[in-house]
Amino acid sequence: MVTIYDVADVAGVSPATVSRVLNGRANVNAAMAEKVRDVAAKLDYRPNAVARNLRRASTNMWAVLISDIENPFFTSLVRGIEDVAQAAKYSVVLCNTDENPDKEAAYISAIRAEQMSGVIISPSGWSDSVRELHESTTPMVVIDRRIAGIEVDTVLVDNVYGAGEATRHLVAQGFRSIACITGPRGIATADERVEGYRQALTDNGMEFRPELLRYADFRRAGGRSAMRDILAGPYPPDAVFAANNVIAVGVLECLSEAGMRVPDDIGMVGFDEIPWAHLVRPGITTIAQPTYELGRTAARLLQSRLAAPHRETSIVTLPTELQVRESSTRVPRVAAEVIPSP
Amino acid sequence: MVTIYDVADVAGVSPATVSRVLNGRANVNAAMAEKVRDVAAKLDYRPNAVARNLRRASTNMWAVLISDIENPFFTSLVRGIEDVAQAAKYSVVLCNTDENPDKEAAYISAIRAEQMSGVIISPSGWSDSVRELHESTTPMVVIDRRIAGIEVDTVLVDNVYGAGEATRHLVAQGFRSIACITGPRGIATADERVEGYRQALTDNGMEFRPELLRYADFRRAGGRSAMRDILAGPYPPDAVFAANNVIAVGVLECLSEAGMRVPDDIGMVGFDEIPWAHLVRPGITTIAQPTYELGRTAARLLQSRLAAPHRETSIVTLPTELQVRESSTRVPRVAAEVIPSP
DNA sequence: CTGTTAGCGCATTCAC
DNA sequence: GTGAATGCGCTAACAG
Repeated sequence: MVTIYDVADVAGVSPATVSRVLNGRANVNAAMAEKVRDVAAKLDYRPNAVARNLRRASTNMWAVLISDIENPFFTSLVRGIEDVAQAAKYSVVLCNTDENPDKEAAYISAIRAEQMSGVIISPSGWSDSVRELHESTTPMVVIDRRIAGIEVDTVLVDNVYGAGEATRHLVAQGFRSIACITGPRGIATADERVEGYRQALTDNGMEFRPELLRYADFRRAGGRSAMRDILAGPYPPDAVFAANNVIAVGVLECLSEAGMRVPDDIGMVGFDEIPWAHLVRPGITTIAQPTYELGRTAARLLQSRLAAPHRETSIVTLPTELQVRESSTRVPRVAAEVIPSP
Repeated sequence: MVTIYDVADVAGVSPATVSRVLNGRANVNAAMAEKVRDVAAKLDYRPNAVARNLRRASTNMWAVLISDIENPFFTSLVRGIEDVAQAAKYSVVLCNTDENPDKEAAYISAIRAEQMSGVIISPSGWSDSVRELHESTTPMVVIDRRIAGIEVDTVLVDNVYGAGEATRHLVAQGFRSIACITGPRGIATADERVEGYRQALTDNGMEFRPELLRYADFRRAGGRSAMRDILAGPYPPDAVFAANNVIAVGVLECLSEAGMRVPDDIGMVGFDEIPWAHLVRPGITTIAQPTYELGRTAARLLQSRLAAPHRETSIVTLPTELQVRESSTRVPRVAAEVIPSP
């Protein structure tokens, strides 16, 4: 391995000078700098980041902890993070926690041990390891999932509002028995979306029926069996709000198996965009999140935190957008025809 | 920061002993070991991986370089890698190269600088940085994309066979003017799939028409415009083979815009499974790859390479599987009815 | 079985 | 503006 000492020897300077040249620190005689760079190139010198990290007690890596690498929501978000990171000369390493607190803890431990300079995390919950990470000196930004009562930079969407919008839309379309399938109790996104659903129901003078609500996991199979469960229950729904894109897919699977047509037999709205939502007949109505922007915002928050470790924490909430497609539109077409607009 | 020296002081032993205890090396007096572990826990000692890495000149991280984090093919593959890595006590860091050689080079440079202990890569091409990585001491496994003429552990599927199978299936279904849209020239998967398509055509006595072949990129928009291009061309196709799942989506978008029905107006087969292929009407016929197994296999290859740096390189080819759905099935139903099976 | 010592490669003092 | 010296935290020789 070629070290700065080798370069220094060949270039006839001191290791310190090589270091200075290669890091653009301080002023170095131009000719000397040139020479050093030449020699470094000639010897194919490669800085040893591990040694640099040890000396500097920090790295130039950001860790991004996401709970499901197969969910397009997260992958799009990562793009946003990457673009900011790259511009700021950081490498992004991705860690897939799979919604598994043990995996999450293992990664957090590795991240701290490797002294990564910042973390963007979609936490599986307020676990010990997340708390310790927060209490450590590693700058951290929480994304997608609010952690109640903790002072930490956070980027969110307004889940309550978005879920309410979904529900109100279904009500406006004439659906009267609206089911809701959400994620695990305790995960903020899951709970908040239920809250929005509930509020919208009561605001519209409709009854909230616990029989029409299911806490699944954020997985396909979970959404599917929850839907089956509801269909087998005492109150047949005429519409369903799926609180996450993966759940929405599970719901669709179930409906397809049950031979139910959307939206004729049952209406549906999903939360989170689905990349192929527009390719399907019927197209799937969703509450779209600005995923790329969420990523960019989180990355910028991390960047500013690194620059000013003691600035106040900030919580950014980005807007969702209702994307109306066919899965939720059951307008009384006949009525529309007999009463033409002016 | 708590170091082994602090632990050693409090426990009344030498730093070396602390290191030995914490690493399970050599035999240490049981009582002493107990004491050391107690003190370490009490002081909340956290090993500094950077220092360890420097000393050991290696880390316990594997890097996985994929070209498109938004492609479900890669994300599923990553799962397979992770499961093996975790069992072997390695952390997996994911790097998204976005099919961009510069990003790829930057990540490779970081990986070498950080002395990661192994790399699994789906290379964007035979670039300098990939070559240098291969020539370096960092163990490396190539996945998904063959690098011709290079001795390197590789995990592939049989693209020629799979593409042939797709094409033969379309021929068997009565399609006679089969287009093909593939990825960039020079990317092995793109080229090999064209080769399989071509062979299958000529094997069936059908003419290969360059006008029905397009090299797009592995992106949605690319597939879409390539399809538009073909439709506008002199030979109207009655079927299309999309050499990648993302291209397949682009093709579907184009067909949807053009108001063409699948498979009545045009048949279609994709390469790579599409997570929602079965949810769509018509379901999309695909050449499915064993993505999870590809990941597992690559990870095991890396593991064995780490254990035996000088063993011969091995190239593993996994089988694809034709998943027949509706997008490609245009059987003459009437004929089937008048000639009932015995 | 345990402690002392040295050095991984680098960036940063502190002299000059 | 440059060089010599030091130590980041750890592990692996080596010595005892």
